[in-house]
Amino acid sequence: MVSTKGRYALRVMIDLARQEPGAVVPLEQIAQRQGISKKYLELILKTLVQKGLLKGQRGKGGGYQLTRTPGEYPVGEILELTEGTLAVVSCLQEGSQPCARRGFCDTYPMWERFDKMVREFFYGMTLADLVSGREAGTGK
Amino acid sequence: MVSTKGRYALRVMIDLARQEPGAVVPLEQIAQRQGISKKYLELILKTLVQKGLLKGQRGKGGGYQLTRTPGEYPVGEILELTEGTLAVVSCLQEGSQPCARRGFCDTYPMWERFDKMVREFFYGMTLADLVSGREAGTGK
DNA sequence: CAATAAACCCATCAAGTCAATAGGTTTATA
DNA sequence: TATAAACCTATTGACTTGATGGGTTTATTG
Repeated sequence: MVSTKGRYALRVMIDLARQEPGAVVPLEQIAQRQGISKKYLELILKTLVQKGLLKGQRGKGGGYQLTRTPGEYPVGEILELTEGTLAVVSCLQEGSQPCARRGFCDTYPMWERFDKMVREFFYGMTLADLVSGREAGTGK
Repeated sequence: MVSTKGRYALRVMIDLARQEPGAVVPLEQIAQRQGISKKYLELILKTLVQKGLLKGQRGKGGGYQLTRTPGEYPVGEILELTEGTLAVVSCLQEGSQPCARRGFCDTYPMWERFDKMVREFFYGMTLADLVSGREAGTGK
């Protein structure tokens, strides 16, 4: 289950992508538009800034700014950074020590296939696809 | 992230599917073969019995038994019953009250498509596919 | 230079979930 | 009647989630 952190992050990024290119938007505005607590959003944006997805401008007149064009943000990246991982089972997580039963595990191949499918889904779609309302892969 | 409950349940079902058809297997055996605590497994099997996926035979010589042939157990059903839900976001959960922003939510269509994909993946595969080592949908 | 508006930083909290354990009761078999 | 099994209820510790509070630093502007 994707938590609010990832979902909110995605909504914020879409919100920013919808502004004029290069716009610097204060947290307060985003929080109001999205109906999310300012304080909670702060934590989420902090992560996005630290990972380089956003740039934070301090001081009066400051705010947050995209560092790339919307088309250059795969949805998967946003979710993965804010959720910590996109893996569905712990044995498929990045730094996990390999499970002892991997060699003969009846379910591992299934999880592997599923993981691949999930990644392809979320990395095959960018912010631009969500902003414009188009759905990636449907050809609409 | 799929919890141990769902993963263990799947492994138990596969374990049972691998026995002779109609076999009645005591919990102890399954726990040993799978390397899972007997007590914890008990809780999981309880759910599976209550939902009708397994039949529990009490008393000496008793144990657990499949109620259908392996090919009649969609993997999705096993996961959904033990995990509580297969939904990736709360607004797609069965009994959830509809989200206020659904009508204009930028991400809803994406989650909906994802949800469909996940369901098709797990309901398009049965225990039989996992027991035999075949992978559903790959034609192997 | 002072007021202001903004990001940034750190700690804390309540509620819930996860994974597991413990101890006992009932039921069927031999 | 002994035994082996499922069944039942409660509890626990660790962790996560979703959020709040209070204060600091930085840049702008009148």
